[in-house]
Amino acid sequence: MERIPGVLVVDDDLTVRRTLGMNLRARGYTPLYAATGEQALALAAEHRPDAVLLDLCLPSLGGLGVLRSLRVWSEAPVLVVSGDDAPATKVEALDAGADDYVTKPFSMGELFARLRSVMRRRAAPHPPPPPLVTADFTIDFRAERVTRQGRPVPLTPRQWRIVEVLAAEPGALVARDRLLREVWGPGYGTEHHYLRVFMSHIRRRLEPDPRRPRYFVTETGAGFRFLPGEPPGRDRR
Amino acid sequence: MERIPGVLVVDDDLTVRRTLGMNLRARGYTPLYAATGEQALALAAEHRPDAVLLDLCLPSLGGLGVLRSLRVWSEAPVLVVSGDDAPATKVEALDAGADDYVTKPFSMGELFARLRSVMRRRAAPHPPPPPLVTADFTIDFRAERVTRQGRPVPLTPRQWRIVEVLAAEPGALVARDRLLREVWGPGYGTEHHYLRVFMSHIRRRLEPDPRRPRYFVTETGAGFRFLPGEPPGRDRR
DNA sequence: CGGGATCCTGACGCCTTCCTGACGTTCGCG
DNA sequence: CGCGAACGTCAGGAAGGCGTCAGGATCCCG
Repeated sequence: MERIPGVLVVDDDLTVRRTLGMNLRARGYTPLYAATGEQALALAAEHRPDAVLLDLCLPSLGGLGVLRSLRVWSEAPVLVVSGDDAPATKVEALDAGADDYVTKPFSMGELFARLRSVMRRRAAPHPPPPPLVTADFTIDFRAERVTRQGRPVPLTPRQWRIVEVLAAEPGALVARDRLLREVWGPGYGTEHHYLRVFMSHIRRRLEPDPRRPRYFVTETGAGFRFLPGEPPGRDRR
Repeated sequence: MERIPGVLVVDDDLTVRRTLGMNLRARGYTPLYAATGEQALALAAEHRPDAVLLDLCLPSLGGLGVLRSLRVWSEAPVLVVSGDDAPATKVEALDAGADDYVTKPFSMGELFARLRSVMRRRAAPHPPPPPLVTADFTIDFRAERVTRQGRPVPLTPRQWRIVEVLAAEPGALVARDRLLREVWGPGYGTEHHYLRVFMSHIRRRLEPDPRRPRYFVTETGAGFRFLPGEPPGRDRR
C-alpha cells in the first residue's frame, strides 16, 4: 500500500483553492481544502498531510497564527503563498517555521519545484526505516504492515499506527498521553482506555502468548514499550 | 563543543563574496569562499560546511554542475542565489537538489531568514542525554529504564523518577524536600518516610549489596546522593 | 438500503502501585 | 554504657490501573 501524499491547501479564495487543487491532483497529490485557519488546523490534525500550502491572508486567525499553532506539534513542510513580497513579511513567516515563501503571481512549475524541494528535505531525515524482524513477526515500515511467516497480519489503521509508533523506538518507553497524541491526534491525551482496548487487539494478533506479552509490554501508570527480541548480550551506547 | 556554523559562499564576483561574507560574519556564521566550481567542491569536501550559498553563473562547471556533484555525497543545505528569475531555471535548480532559490536583487534579511529556514531542518531534534553506565547497571534516560547485564530492571514510575532525578546530578546531594517535590510534585516536602521506603525498594533492585549501599547513599538528616562507579577520571566528549 | 469493518463506550474481575503503621537497627552523644 | 533520633525493612489495605468482553454508533461500499 503505497501512500499517496496529501497536501493541505489553505486559502480563503475558492478560485485559488480550485486552481491549486486541480494542479495538485494532476501531479499525483491528493489535495485537502481549508478556507479558514481553524478549519486548516482541524484538518491537519485529523489527516496529517505531507505538506501544507498556506495563504497568509486568512480571516481571524491569520496565516501566521495557523503556522505557529501548527508548529507546536507538527513538522510537516509548510510552503507559504502570499501576495505580500515585503522582506519583513517574508522574514517573519520563515522564522515562524515556514519552509519556503512564494509571492503571487507565481509559475506553477516553480511552485511545484519548491514543493518537491521542501518535501524531499522533510522526507530525508526519516527515510524508510529498515524492516524490524523479531522471532515471531516482521514490521515493514515501508509497506506499512506486519507479516508473520510471510503472510500479512491484518491490522486496522489505528492498530498499525500504534505498532508503528512503538516500534519506531525499540525499548523506549512511550508515555500514554504521547501515544494518544501521535495516533489519535493533538487534543487527545487522557483517553487511556482506548489504548487498553487496542493493545488487547494488537496482542491477540501478534503476541505468541497474549496473556503474557513479550513484545508489547505495559509500564503500569506510565505507558507502553516495544521490546524487540532480547539481544541479551550487549547494551548499546 | 559548540561548533560555529560554517557557510560556503560560491560566487565569481569578488564584491558579492565580500558583501555576503561580511553579513555572514556579522550574524555569527563563519564564511568560506570559492570563486569557481572546482574550488567550491574542493572546499566543501574538506571543510564540510553547514550550508552553501551558490551562484548559478559560474565559469566552466556552472552552478548546476556544482550542485549535482555536491549532491552525490553531501546533504548540506544549498541556497541558490541567481540573477535569473525564469521559472524554468528555478525548477531545474530546485530539482537538482537546491533547497531554495533567491533572485538578485534580494534583501539581506530575507536571504538570512531563508538560510535559517533551510538550516533549521538539519539541526538535531532532541539531543538525548547519554546513558549513564556503572559497573553494575546502565541508566538509559532516553528509553527511561535501567538495564542490568542487558536485561531491563523493572521499576515502578515513582522508583524510576527518583533514580532519574538523583542520577541527573551524579555525586550531588539532593535534599529530601527537593526530591519529594520533584517526584511527588509541589505541595510535598516533609514526607521523608516515603523516601525511605522507596529507596529501600530501589536498592534491592539495583545495589549489589542492598545492606551496604554503594550507588544510592543516604546523607543522614539531609538527603540522598547518587554515586556513579569509580571513575573520577574523566568523561569523554 | 443492507452488510461489514472499525472504532468508541461501559462494565467487571484481577492485579499492581502506593501509602501507612509497626518494629528492629544503626549511629551519635552525653 | 544508655538513650533517642533517624534510618531500613516488612506487611497490610485502599485506590486505581489494567485486560477483556460485549453492545452500540458510525462510516464506507456495493
